[in-house]
Amino acid sequence: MTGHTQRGQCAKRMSILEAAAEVFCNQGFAGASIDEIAAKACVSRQTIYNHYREKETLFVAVVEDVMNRANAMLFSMLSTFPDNADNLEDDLTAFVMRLNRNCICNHDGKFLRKLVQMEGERYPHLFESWRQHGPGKLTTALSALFARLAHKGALIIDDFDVAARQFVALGNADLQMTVLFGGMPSDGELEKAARNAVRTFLKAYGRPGAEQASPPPQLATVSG
Amino acid sequence: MTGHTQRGQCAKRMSILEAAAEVFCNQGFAGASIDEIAAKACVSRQTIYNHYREKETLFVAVVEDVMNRANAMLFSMLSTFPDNADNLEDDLTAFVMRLNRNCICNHDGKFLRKLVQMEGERYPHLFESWRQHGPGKLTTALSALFARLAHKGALIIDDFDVAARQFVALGNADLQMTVLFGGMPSDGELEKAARNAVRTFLKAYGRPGAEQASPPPQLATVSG
DNA sequence: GTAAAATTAGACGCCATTGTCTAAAACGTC
DNA sequence: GACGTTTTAGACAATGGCGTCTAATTTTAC
Repeated sequence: MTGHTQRGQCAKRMSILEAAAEVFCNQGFAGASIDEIAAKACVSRQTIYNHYREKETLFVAVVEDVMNRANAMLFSMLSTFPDNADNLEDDLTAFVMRLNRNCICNHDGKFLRKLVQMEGERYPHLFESWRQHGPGKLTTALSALFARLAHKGALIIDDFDVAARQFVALGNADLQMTVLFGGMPSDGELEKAARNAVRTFLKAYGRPGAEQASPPPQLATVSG
Repeated sequence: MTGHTQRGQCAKRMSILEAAAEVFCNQGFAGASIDEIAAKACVSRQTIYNHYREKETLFVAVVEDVMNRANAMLFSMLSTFPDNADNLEDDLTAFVMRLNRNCICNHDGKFLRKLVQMEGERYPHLFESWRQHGPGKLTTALSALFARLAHKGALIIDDFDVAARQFVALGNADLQMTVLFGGMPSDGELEKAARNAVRTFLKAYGRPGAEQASPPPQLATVSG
């Protein structure tokens, strides 16, 4: 606790948090066993109780940790918006692909949605925090982006917030089942889903006569 | 067990199933206590073990029961499709409203989604069954509907399955948070969400020049 | 009214888990 | 190499839930 030992503790702490996240996510709070977490973390049970007073403390620490990572990821995501409207369809498609890959379908994203749904009633602030920092920030940023693009004349939108929510919904339309239960979709699935979403979005909100009949360029390698 | 007594058992069974559904949904399988279920059902614990061999048996019975109700509701829902394209926007809006009210935001719908996400890994057939009988049947029926409407020239769609998934996604776009955690949205919210969804859907897939500029008619009373 | 079936309350054994405690071992630092 | 800290393995009591059993009571069928 003197500061010198924090690096040593850090490895254990992260190991515990990682294992606990997995067990909590699979078994829920009630079903998760401290012994199982300790075993998965290759750590003695006492060490867990040493770092976190009780099961509840560990749980909120896990949620906080995952939420911090997810927030950072979303933040870095939102700083890569397309700003010029030259290749709007391709840019939006690439954005949807990365959003789905790095925020929706990834480990942390699924963990948070599952946890929020499982334990949201028991921890209301967990739900609120997730909603504000996750979907809230995303739709706010998208709304601002669409306002800029509409101002430039690249999109025709009456309600930016509605358009933002619909954009997100369309982006997930083809992945609902994969997101709910499966693992990470393949690159092909991700691209197809993004293309379908953006195409429909632009048919609804794009400037008429701006449809791009260009052949689909190489997008499959966009990963980060 | 002789058949004569089934009516008497029926009341207890339903009471148990109802209480168990609530407790399982709130606490998850591991966190649910038989005693709590018995208390909520105003039934002795032994009666539960009399009807259902063990906790697991009760759980699958609960899921089966809710799923049967939800399937029946969806089936009755799918038999009320708009068939003529005269008032397509209003008809689709009314359909989305009823779908959201009776299948998505209602008690059974939220129960199933929550249970599937909580216990889907432990009971893979639960997830599969829900997927096929719920979202699967819905998108299949919508796809067929859109094919008919496209054949009539009322819609212009290249991929009916994609359009069906997008239609469902748009229908939920404004309700994601409510659906995930809150209760039943108000009539106003339901109508606004449905209007937004159908308007965007028709902007993307509607016959050009068929936009209805008519003032919104009375739809708020459509309930069942 | 009577007999059979169902329900109840409560006690019980069993097991898993939580959280504490202790003594030994490993680790890092000087 | 010595010392303080951290970690470990295991024992431990306490708790709570599951599933069983029994004896009494209620409901149902005829």
